[in-house]
Amino acid sequence: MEYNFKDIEAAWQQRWRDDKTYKVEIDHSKPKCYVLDMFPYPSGAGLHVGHPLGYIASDIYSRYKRLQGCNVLHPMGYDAYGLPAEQYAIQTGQHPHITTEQNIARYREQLDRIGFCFDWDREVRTCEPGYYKWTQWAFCQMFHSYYDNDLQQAQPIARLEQHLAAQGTEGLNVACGKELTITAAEWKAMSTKEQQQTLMNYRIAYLGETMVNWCPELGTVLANDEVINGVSERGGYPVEQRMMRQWCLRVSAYAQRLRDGLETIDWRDALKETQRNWIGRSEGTEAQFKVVPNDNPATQEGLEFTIFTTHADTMFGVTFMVLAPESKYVQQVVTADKKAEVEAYLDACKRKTERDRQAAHEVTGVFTGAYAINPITGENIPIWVAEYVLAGYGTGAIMAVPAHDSRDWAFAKHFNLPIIPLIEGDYDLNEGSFDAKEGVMKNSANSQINLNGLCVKDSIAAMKKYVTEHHLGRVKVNYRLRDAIFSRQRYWGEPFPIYYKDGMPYTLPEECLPLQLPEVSEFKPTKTGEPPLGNAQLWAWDEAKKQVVDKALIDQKTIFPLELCTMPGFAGSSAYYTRYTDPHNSEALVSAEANQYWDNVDLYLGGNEHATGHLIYSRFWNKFLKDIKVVKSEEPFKKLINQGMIQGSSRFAARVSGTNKFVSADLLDANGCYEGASTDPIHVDVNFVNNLDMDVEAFRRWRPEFADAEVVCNADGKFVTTAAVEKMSKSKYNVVNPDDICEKYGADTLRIYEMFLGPIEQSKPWDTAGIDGAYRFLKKFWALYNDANTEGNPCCKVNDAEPSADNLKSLHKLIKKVTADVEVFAYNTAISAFMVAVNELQQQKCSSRAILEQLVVLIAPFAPHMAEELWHQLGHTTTVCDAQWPACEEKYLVESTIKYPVQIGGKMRFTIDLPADADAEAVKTAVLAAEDAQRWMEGKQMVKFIFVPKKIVNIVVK
RNA sequence: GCCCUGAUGGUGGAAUGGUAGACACGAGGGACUUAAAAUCCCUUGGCCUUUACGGCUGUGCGGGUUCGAGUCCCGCUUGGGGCACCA
Repeated sequence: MEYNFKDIEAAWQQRWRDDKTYKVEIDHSKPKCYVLDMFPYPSGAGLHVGHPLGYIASDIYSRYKRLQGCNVLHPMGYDAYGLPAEQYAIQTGQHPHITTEQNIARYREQLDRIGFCFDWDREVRTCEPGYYKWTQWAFCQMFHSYYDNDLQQAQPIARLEQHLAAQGTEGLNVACGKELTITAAEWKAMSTKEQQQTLMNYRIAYLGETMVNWCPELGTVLANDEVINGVSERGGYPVEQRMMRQWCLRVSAYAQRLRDGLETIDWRDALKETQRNWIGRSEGTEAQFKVVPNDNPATQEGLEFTIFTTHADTMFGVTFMVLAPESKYVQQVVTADKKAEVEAYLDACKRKTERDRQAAHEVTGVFTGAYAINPITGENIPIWVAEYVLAGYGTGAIMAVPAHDSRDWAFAKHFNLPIIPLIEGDYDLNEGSFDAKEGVMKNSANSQINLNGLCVKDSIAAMKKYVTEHHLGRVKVNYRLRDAIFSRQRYWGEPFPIYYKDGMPYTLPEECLPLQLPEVSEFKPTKTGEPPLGNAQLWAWDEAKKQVVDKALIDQKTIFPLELCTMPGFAGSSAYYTRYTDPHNSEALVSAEANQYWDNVDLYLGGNEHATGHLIYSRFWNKFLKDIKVVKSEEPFKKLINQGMIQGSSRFAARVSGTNKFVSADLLDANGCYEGASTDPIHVDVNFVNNLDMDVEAFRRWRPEFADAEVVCNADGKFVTTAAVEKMSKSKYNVVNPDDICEKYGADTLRIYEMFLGPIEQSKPWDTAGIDGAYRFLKKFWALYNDANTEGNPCCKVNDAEPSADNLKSLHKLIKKVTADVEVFAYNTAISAFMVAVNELQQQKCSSRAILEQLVVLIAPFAPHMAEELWHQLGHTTTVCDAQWPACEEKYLVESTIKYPVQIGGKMRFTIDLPADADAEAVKTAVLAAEDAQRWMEGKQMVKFIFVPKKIVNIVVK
């Protein structure tokens, strides 16, 4: 029987669906294993061959773990909310719900063809009310929580209210927007609204007036990770900075835990490093600088401001101070005669977009006319305003040490400010600063403290101690990680379960969730600039009846407006992994029982592009869920693998410039010219190019303008194209659709080939040409069991013959290699081992059931359809998924003789055959014989030999 | 600028410090076939001599450690990624 992959794959996919072969339930008799893929955003373009790479890898692992006796949870779902569906809706008027449904259906069809072992009963979609109920629920929990720095944990906001009522802010160590000082009496005297405003300073989900990335083109704000080089990640539109009142998540409160958690998880170091960079912990000192009183009234009251520095050791070298343009201190220190000049500068800064500010690294700034006192030297130093100091980091004010900081140096040079060297060494301060991380201090002593002669590290410590003891400042840790901006002025996202009473937000009662996304007449923002939900008529909250009502009724006493923004993309994707463990639970995000059993993700696979977005938010969200005792683990993803990108391999046909004449590439000269005329490379669709040879007829059919093109082929009648590796994309005509591959070669071949391409983490170009090797392998594999000429005689080549020693050796060698490789996701080398083993067994004419049955189990994770079919042909009624992964028995691997290569004098080599159980003594004896031979041949003397177990005996000649 | 990563044939890629190039593609040659497809066999890093189961050279470049380095150390060149007026 021939290997008819089409029938086999269709039949088994049907059978798996009918029997729910991959449905899993809690089973305490088996160890659990949770294998997860990052769920896709179902775009209109469908899947290309790059998308399934990670899914195939995780599928192999899932199947392998199941064969090893684990209860494997391997779910799939859709990240269905997002901008593209909404942009499409604005352009076409099609409801995003409809396009999303269509895209999901298409994705599902494509995924099903590849034969994944997903438990589809657990599918989640972020846009479904039953799912986003829990996204909203989590948001409410965050709203009603604050972060206690002493406990390092989120706590119910009621506990904070008690504390404020009992002792005000005294003894409070919590994450907050501003450090407030309130007495218990003051708290009690506040109105409800004032109390609510105060609490907003502490909530984990809070409404904050912050500097945001505003993208006018998209009409929404964006999170930091959605902005790349000053333009939006989606669409590449310009982004500007704006003060806006927005929902934020206090991710920064978790900065230290997010950083510490990295130590406990099995991720690539590079990825952990990326997250550490993003979190950006820096340990330093906050120090107060007093302002010298001038004609500004604020300075009369002994005004001082705080700066942050990681180099407290350089305080002797501070020759000026710099404030960020947005700093509130600017207005307080500026002198009357400088006011106009400073105002003009602030104005100019405001007008610049974030992009301009990032791009132009020119030195700008203006003197405020004010002076501060260096607390160490007691000297008066000028206070400047400059945009190189960022308002959002530290305190928005710095002490400038031009000798040892390149930015301060550039500023000092530009404005002619003094530069004092503090570190011994041979450097020229006219050339640039000396940004030393080590060295010995000089010029750093007064009657109170002497740093001279100390190294940088010690002097930082000494200065910290001095500053703390003299109440000049305190030791402080700063993080680059900012709070996540959580509002989007868009339609296609989760609505906030929030209504506004007296201008303050309140959450909907828990039993009223989900708050469903309303229908709108228009997906665009309203004319008054409100987000699209402003177009919804049924969008007000009746507090008494606890239901959504018409917004025309808002004047009534119990009816209030609902929030008009929706949540960002990462809201729905932050806790989906835990929802999969209990997807149909309407009482809770996840039951204690399900979380207890399934716990966190053992293996998570996905692209690298989520390193600073999803993977930070998700970890944050999980930590919060742990704090409120919904999940038990601190980290959501124990092991993570980033699959590499599959790049496209584009093909180009040379076209004579300005004509419709195409010339085979091998006819061009070195300059790419044909008969003296220059040519241009034109992208052609890779799907009708075999290796480099283009199918000219298909090319003509491809696009009407090429139907009559003049095509010049080479002497063999072939048209040769050129190739280049590029990103796989429609516009480059290098997209390969997995459906086409399944059609032509089958899903098993696609799976094998994708894994055979190379290490899973590496990016590599897709070239369909190589797929023949994978296809041939499967045909050979099939032929071990089936004779192509014997129709309707399943597994005719398999019998009950005793396996030979060679058979056993080939099989067990394979078991050992494949098991080891799958454990470390080295699927490419595992498949190579299969190819070798199949060739060996074929040569051995192996027909022993004992061997071939185990071989089927081994291939099952890689080529599940074929494995099922062969397993069935071998007479099994159960699915191969429930077979047992074979164990390697070392006894079959023992060689009867071992070849010991012996290298003498660097070049001369001998091979010594020895019994497998030869010990070091036997080897030495053999080596002595080799020495004799060598002496006889060259008359040189042996002086030394080394015995390396198992491998090689090396002899040195002197 | 700082921090990660990688660099091996025509191509994708193998090699616990131990015979570099497994496995596969492509290419060349051959067998079978009326022919094609399919299948099978041989050759295939480069360069010399081909009398050989021969010699030389070879893992981005330059040093070093070692009996022995693609692998470890130091210094470069270069591709990819992250962070970036973060004090």
